[in-house]
Amino acid sequence: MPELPEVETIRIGLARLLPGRQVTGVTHDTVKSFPNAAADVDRFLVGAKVEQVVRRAKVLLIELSSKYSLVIHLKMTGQLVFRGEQNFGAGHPSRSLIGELPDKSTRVTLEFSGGDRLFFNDQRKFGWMKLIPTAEVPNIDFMRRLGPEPLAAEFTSQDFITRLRRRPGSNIKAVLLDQTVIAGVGNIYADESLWGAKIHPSSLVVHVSDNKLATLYKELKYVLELSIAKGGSTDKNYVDSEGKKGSYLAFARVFRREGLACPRCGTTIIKTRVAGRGTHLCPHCQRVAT
DNA sequence: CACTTGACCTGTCCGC
DNA sequence: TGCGGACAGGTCAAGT
Repeated sequence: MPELPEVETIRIGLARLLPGRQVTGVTHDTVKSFPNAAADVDRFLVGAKVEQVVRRAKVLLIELSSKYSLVIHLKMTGQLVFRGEQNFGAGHPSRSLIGELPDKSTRVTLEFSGGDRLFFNDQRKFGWMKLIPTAEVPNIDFMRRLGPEPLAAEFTSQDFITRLRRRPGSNIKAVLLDQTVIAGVGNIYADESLWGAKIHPSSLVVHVSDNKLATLYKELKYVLELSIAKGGSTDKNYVDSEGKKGSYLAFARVFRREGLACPRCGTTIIKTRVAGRGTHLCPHCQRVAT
């Protein structure tokens, strides 16, 4: 569920809440949610202080004073929700859309000095959390294979075009979703940016002009930045570090808008299947390139 | 090799 | 109202 803007929204929240706090305890349910917990938790997590919270692609990194980092991937239904004085003061005990925590989808609970807690919830159990030496994080397979950050200042339109052109025979949506090509794009922002650039998601990259790809580069950055400004997209599960929904979907042009009018031409938006994923598009604005 | 499909889980929604 | 099947925003292994 969480793509780049959702993970970035969580990061912004946690970066306000966590640095300086000391971890005093950890509980976790399955080995799967926290595969290497047993080995290192006592030495490198409990007792450590949070230094900073960083995002790379859809991965969140909580860097600790022990020189280890918690590396967290939320996959489809993961949530990281903080409960403590700081976001529940002043007689407003629950602005959160989630109820009491922990609940039945809580996989890991981090406890901080003072009793504040961070909950890693994950209904579908696809997500994971690992404790890894900070210096080694960039070298783990998943991180090493990631493509560039689309919002990085040094990531140019030409870089974008060059990387997409390496996959001429794939449909363009599959390439946008490939994390080794560009990091952080998921289903929502793939559909939204392709609509913005008037490109049909099934178009093979080889059939899409450089001009269109340059437009796609701009549209992709636009939707990612807009979504971060709106606190991300909440369809079902996504909430930020305080348990609050994001509002990007109120601004979406095609995603989850099948049956409604295209905001550009009025044609009815359809939902179909491309690259094995539910795909939303305007059949008038977005024609398959040949 | 490049590319596509199924599996991983749980919950929900839709049609019969 | 009950039940089976399809589907859900991500990623990887296995398949063509």
